[in-house]
Amino acid sequence: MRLPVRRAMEVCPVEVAVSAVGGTWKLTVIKHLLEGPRRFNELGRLVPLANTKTLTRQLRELEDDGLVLRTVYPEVPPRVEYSLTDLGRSLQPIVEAMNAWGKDFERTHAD
Amino acid sequence: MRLPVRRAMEVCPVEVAVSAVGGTWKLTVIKHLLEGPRRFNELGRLVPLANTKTLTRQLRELEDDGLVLRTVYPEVPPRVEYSLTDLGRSLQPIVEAMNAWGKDFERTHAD
DNA sequence: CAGCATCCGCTCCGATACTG
DNA sequence: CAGTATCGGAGCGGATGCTG
Repeated sequence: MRLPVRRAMEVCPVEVAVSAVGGTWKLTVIKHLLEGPRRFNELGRLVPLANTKTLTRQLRELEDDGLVLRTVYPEVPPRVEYSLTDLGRSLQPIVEAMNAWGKDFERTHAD
Repeated sequence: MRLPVRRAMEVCPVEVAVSAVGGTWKLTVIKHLLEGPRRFNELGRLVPLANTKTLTRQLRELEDDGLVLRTVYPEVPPRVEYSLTDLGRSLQPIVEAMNAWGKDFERTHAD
């Protein structure tokens, strides 16, 4: 995955968005960050199935794409906070649409 | 990838939606199917970067997930039409949100 | 605490060639 | 036309252990 944005543009705007938020856990992380800044292990607890390596990479990609801001506080023990940029916050409609669809799916396809 | 829906439910509704539409090209295919039924090669032309193998699998997964209906017409040459189910059509808000975001990204990050 | 390093299996994806 | 078969490579994702 992870189609370069430039190529995604040639295909469809939808794919541009997919290339930005398509990674595993990315949208869930963004959903939590919409509530406010979160620390690394805090996000790890909020997304229980993601291990540190995966979570780290997703966060780096989000950072590289300008959706997430990483702030390091030079303390001991170290503290790192992740927050959304304006561009990241602009994903809110997508997150809400997907959250609503997922909820509805759970309701209608309930066990 | 391709987290089972059951596990996705344990994490977040957002991940449920991701597990359904997270594959490459899937959302673009759905976007085109929102316009009406399309044949296999027709979709191939609409999503130029997808090869037949990948396109086939994505369509099969969408079919298995109940989002897409596959209709075979017993003719020569063969004709197969793909269309959206009600559940598939319910993805429209997601497609539109992502399409809008992608367009906006292209506009503000224009070359 | 917030990660990076390493190993490793697996899935995914692309290219090519072939079939009913 | 609408796929399937096969091969191959890349990258994701998990487990574990280590570091400033």
